[in-house]
Amino acid sequence: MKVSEYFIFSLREPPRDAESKSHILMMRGGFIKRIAAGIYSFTPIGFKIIKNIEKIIREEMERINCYEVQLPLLTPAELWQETGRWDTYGKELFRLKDRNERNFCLAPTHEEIITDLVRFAVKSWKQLPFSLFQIGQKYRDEARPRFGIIRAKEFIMKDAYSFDRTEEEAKNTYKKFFDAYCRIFDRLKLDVIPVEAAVGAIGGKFSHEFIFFTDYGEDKVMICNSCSFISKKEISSFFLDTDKLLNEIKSKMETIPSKQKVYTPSTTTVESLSEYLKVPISQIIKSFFVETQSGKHILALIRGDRQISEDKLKLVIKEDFKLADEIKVREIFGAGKGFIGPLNFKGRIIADKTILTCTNGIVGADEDDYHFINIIPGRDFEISEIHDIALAEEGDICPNCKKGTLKERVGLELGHIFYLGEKYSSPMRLEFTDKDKNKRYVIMGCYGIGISRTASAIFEKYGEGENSVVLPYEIAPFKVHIIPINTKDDVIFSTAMKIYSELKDVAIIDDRDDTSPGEKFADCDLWGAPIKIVVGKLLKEKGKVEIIYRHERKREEMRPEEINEKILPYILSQPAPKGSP
RNA sequence: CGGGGCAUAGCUCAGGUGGAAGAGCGUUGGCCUUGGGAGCCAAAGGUCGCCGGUUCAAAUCCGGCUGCCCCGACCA
Repeated sequence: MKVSEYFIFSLREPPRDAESKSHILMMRGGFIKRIAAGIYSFTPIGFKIIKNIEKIIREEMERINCYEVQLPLLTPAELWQETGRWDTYGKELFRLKDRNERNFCLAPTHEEIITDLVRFAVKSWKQLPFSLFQIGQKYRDEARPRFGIIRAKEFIMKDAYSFDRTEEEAKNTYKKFFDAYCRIFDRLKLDVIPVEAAVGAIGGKFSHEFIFFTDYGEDKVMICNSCSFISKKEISSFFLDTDKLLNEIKSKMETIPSKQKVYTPSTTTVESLSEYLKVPISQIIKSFFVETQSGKHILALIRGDRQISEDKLKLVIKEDFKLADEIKVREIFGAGKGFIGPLNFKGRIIADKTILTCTNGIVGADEDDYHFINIIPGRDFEISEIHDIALAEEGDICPNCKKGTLKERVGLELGHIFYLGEKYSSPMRLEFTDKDKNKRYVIMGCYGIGISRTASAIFEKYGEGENSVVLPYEIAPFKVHIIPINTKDDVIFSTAMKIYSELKDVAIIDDRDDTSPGEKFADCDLWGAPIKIVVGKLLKEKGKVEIIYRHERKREEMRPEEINEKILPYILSQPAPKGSP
């Protein structure tokens, strides 16, 4: 490509509305252009990056016999009502009506659409298993789009869906995708780690997120500093020796004086209570009263300095829930939030194991402005259910090796795979007849990669400050960037053009004759080619040109006629870029 | 959805006690120059986000709105 004939540009200064490294670099290099919050256009070089990522993904999907389809973005409400997601997906779903007032939405994901396609055709066990994928836009009305295309309202995604006959078969398929994902991120030259994750709105039985660690991430992960344990923060467990704690409690039953009601006016938060009573927050037992989707009431107890993980609590309760409102709390406990406790509650109590350290605890007295002190769990109230529902914190003991401590890191979720089971095939009646003439639901899985987000991740990793990025060979829009220093010098320019004609398929040449060398170098840094060829004074002095391998920070002098035989094989060998974050 | 910030030329930003709209870069034409966004001359380029109010007079003061960015909540 010749710069003079191409649509390509750069920004001299970082744009006002960009802050993260990838966003700044993608804007400055002219890869993307914002059109509204979370909505971007891709320029020719920006789109080349997307297509290069897609190429890798397509090859790896084909390798596991996953076939490409194209599903509509505009989808009728009826399909979403079949699974209930029309109501449960909430504000994130972009809803619209056609001229006949019929409801539609822009698809945020495609489980319903693909299930609709497959159920139309699949009837027999002989047609299974198989899997399908597509690459295309997704729409989510994000409350807060962020960091350029890292979190956008419209984004590009690869989503795949698998259809199996048995759980065992489906688990094998899941493993195949898991391995394919590892290969994909490997080829993308990104350090991405599979992490066990909560299933969220997609649902299903289990899932893995593929996390890329970076400063501008939005996902929190807990990692052990001594073993290989790693987990999403919201579902991460941590080690507490409950047996030991229970024994300690027994030994204190006699020594701690009996419970005593104390006046604690207006102490509706653990902080204010701890200050008023001059005791550590960790001595307080917090009570959360929740109402489940099916209308059950459950009291969850946790130590004052800890937070409940809603995802972990959900795993215990096995259904959705919300915090009960003030009216309900008053109806059941006769006191407001902040003054309720487990002493008189007759329903199900789920205690987090952290409260076992509260051997001289404090709980609400079920009476406004009063708490009880000298509370021992198991003595003053029954603890029939001890679970792990607390959010893990940095410094907690690793639940796996029980030796290391957990550290928190932020990352970006680039991929997410789900074992769905019958979550969609059952409500949408995707059935097949097995060998024994029994009707069965197809076992499904789904597998996503955020392609535009992955592009951002590459800029986060390979960006160097605000002025330069060196892209991996398989990703870069151009592998070689040729700079003739002086286009008006016939020898220099014709030599540069000759080199360009030999490398045409992988190269861009900056043939602009009105542009200073400094500007060409600056643009070269921003446009990301891993190899830079400079044709200038060295040609006059020694008859040579300069090759700069930007990843390796290596410089070589070469006669122009050597280039073809040396550079192309070098590019084809796709050397692994140096450095890791 | 809560909190904070910003909005003036294509871009990055000054200005502001109310009284003729500014710079740098970019663009166009001319010259000069060719190893890190170089220099000189000339020119074009604006509804100072929108609506309303105060005033003889508003980019500037007041009220409302919108958009964008950041923190948080939310979120495959």
